[in-house]
Amino acid sequence: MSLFLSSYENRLDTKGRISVPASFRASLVNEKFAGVVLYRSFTSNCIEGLSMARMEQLAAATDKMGVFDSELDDLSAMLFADARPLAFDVTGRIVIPEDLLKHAGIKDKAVFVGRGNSFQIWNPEAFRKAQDKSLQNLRATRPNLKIGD
Amino acid sequence: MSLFLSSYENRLDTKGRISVPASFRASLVNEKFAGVVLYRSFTSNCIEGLSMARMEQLAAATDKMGVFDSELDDLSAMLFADARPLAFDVTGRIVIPEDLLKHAGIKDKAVFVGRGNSFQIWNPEAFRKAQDKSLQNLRATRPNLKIGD
DNA sequence: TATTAAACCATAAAATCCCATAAAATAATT
DNA sequence: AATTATTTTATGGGATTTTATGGTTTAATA
Repeated sequence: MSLFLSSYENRLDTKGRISVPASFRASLVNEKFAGVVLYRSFTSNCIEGLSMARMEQLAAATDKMGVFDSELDDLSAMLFADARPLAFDVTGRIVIPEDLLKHAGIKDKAVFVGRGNSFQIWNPEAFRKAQDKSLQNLRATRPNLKIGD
Repeated sequence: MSLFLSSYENRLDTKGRISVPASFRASLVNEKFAGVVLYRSFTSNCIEGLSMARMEQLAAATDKMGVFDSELDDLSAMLFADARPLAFDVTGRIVIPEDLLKHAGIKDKAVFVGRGNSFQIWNPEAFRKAQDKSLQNLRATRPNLKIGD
């Protein structure tokens, strides 16, 4: 499976539909499930996205932990409960559920952000801010890393 | 067999019927038995659910572990004794037995919660509380898991 | 026969499909 | 390199289907 790269800003229509970038869809071709799996990020105010194949990997991993293990990983439990499988329509659009949009503060525009084996969906503003902050953090921890003069 | 993902809150009607979410039913299509198997969770106040095929997998797995493991024997004995196969009606509904409802504290509404290869049925309130707790546990054990800044 | 359970029918809301078009990207041509 | 043609992509709206839910009738059971 190929990587999710680059960022794309698309708009939601009145029905809440939004096009998944064509290049992202290309990464998902040949999958059994023609769509993506989304869930609320545990760490940021954004939406996480991955392929169903990756989700199945996770299920296989939790299976190994034992079916009767009462402490079945909290993380995977939350993930499965929260994960939304969303199929593409003919033109490659999905409808992002209301609560996910709310979590990410998305209204009428959203940015799809490539993350290699996964991707994220952000409110455009929030994404820019988060990017700036990451850069600042980088500068703070690595003084030799400077942009400009 | 495809995964049980996401959570759906449905209501019980006056006859105790409740719709199994369409997406869950889709995970069960092509099964010999058109329905689900339910039993009382050993660990929480909720109902565990799985497909008949999965039940058969479990039977095979416990077989392999040997009949002389008394602890496992008790566990599987309980499981199989307690398990209720419930067939869908034409519209995809089931009637959850009284004692299961009681165990989960379910009255007129219930949440179907995806768990990958299985699912759970919860009282909506109780589920939200359990989710919150799981998140807290996660945060406690993984301090780097934070939302916001 | 009274009671319970199963099959059947109906419907509003929500999700999905289908067709159309504009914008953008790519390829082809000069 | 510039222009034109062709394809792909993003977006919009109406029509259709699915789904959850309720009620009614028929069959089964005690």
